[in-house]
Amino acid sequence: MKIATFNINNINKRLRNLLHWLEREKPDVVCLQELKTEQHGFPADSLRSAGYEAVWVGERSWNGVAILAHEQLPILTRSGLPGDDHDHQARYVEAAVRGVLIACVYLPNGNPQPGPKFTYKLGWFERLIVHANGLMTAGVPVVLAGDYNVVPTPQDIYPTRSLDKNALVQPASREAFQRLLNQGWTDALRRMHPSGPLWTFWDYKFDRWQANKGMRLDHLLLSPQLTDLLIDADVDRWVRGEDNASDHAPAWIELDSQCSPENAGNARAALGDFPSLRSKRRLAAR
DNA sequence: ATGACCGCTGGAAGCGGA
Repeated sequence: MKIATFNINNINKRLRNLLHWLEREKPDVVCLQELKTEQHGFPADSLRSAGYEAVWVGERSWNGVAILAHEQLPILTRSGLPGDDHDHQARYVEAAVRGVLIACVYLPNGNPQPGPKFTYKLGWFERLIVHANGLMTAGVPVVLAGDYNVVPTPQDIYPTRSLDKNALVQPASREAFQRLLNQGWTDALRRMHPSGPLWTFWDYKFDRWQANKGMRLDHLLLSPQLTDLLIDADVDRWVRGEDNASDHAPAWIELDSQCSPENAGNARAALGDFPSLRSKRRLAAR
């Protein structure tokens, strides 16, 4: 079961890029960020023609998140991050696919720093940490995938001092990411590639792609039930080199066949103690 | 590095992104 995350940077502007990647790499599940379309503008029909069903949360102009699943309808479990009824930015969607709970996150960028945007970023992160702790405690297989807008360590960015004040590399941002990991999540890309560059983003400016000066901002975090099933993980760098590319490339993981369609029953059994999912599945089955 | 990008809104420049 291949699960990917991709900041698409406008799904309609880059629909051809997205469809080309889906056709070539055939991920089973895809988390998308920065749709930059309202709810009714999501290209559900084009994706269905390509074999993907979807759940999504749109927003005019900015943000927007989606979960795609190949030949499966994701079972929506949440369309927003709990903890602040006044926050209406479309940055979180969660769904069950083939017995795995998929959380698609788009953390605020936080620049300029310091300032209200950085405060919002850190507050959003705290809400994510609280919610993720609940998912961890529930004991179900979970993947937290998305654009975290955090460079976790100095080895996750090309050598430079020019970004020392950037929100992406601040100690407070990194500390929050580490605190999330400390709940027991596994950073899947780093597990498979313990050292060296693993860029998922290259700035449009300053020929950063041509110079291969990037950073690692997109992460897939695994709950303990899934860590032993991890058999591969990487970044589809070729996508960044295409015409009309997003400034991010897709990052992905491959989980062992225990979570494949053929053996979905095993993973479903692991979801048995999660009442909200059980009831949603019953509803979906009617 | 006071940076040369890209897309959105609105219909010009300014904002957001990272």
